[in-house]
Amino acid sequence: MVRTVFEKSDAIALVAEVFRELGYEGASMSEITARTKLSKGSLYHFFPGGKEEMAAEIMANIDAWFVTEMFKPLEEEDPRAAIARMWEMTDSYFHSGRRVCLIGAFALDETRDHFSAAIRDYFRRWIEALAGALLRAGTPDTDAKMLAEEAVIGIQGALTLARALGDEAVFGRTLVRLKLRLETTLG
Amino acid sequence: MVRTVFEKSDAIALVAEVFRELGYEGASMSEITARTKLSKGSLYHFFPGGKEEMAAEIMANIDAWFVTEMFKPLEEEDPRAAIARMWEMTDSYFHSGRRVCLIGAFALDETRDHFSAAIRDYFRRWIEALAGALLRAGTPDTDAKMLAEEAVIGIQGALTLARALGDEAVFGRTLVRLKLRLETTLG
DNA sequence: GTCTATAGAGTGATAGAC
DNA sequence: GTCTATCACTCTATAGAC
Repeated sequence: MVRTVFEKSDAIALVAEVFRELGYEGASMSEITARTKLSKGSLYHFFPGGKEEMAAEIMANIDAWFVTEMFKPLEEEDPRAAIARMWEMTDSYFHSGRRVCLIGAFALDETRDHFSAAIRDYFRRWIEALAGALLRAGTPDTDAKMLAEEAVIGIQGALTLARALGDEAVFGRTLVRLKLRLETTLG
Repeated sequence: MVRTVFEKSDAIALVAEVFRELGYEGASMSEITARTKLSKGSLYHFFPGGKEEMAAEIMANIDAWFVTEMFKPLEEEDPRAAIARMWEMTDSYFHSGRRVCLIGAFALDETRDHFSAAIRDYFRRWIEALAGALLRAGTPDTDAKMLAEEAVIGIQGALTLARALGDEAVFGRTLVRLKLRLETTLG
């Protein structure tokens, strides 16, 4: 018997990718075991609450990553540098449009009902962190919130359209366009 | 036994709403029968191919609606009037942000693999029809395609964010913003 | 009676939980 | 692996239109 030892953090990352590809309902336990090579025993050891706990932990993990890598820098560091970094991280995190936003996908169907608070908080914090950075960088008060919302909407819409058209280039050029739009308000 | 008579068009509309709320995988046949009040007998009478045929017919039905109500007017009628009408239809079709885009939601998970051609054609035609109308209305050639893509991206992103935040107002103000942006290029 | 559309129990397969 | 619930789907009986 070949036995592979996994860390819980590996399990979270592996299962997350399955949810991203198949959606919450579409990801059956057998597909998860098949694609991750994790046994049912391992999965229920890491996630005693089953599928729902997996999704909750994955979302918390994604949220923590965004908080550390994007939201806190936007809130606390040099705003222009943090905003520039946000665009780079967004492009690499979503694999230039090849990877969907799990939290955005969960927001669209009834999965939302199980995780509504986490979904809402993630998007709210992204918009507020970006709006705050824009303000500190000199964007007029009236525009900052609107521009931040527009940026997050654009990212989500571009991910949807890139998948729908099977054309990841949509994502890259949308990021460029959104980035330029923010920069024009910084003067 | 109480027997209710349905039309197939009613069945399509009722089942579509269940898919919109639960997603393709999330919509089990028992949920579909419970929510639509259509018996399995009726459903398999209308859709001998089961769930997959339901989804295919629903998407064809949505596509036909958009072609008649939005794409053909954009392609053939007065471009400014057709564009104005597009914004009104978009707002009413998506119930001012309370209703998600079924085709956009299908694009995000593995459901896409079953219906990729229909999904791609729907979005491609929307963008091309809008870009054509913008061109005829005086938008510079270089901008028209990009602006049309931006509009469709904005609509999809706003639907996602409105659901995620539980705040439908996001959708309305995004439509206003997108509409104004197109209008500035018309001179 | 004939025929079509509907109701809903019943089927084997497979889900998620453990 | 084992368990039960639920899955997509089938099938028989029959209601109602003619």
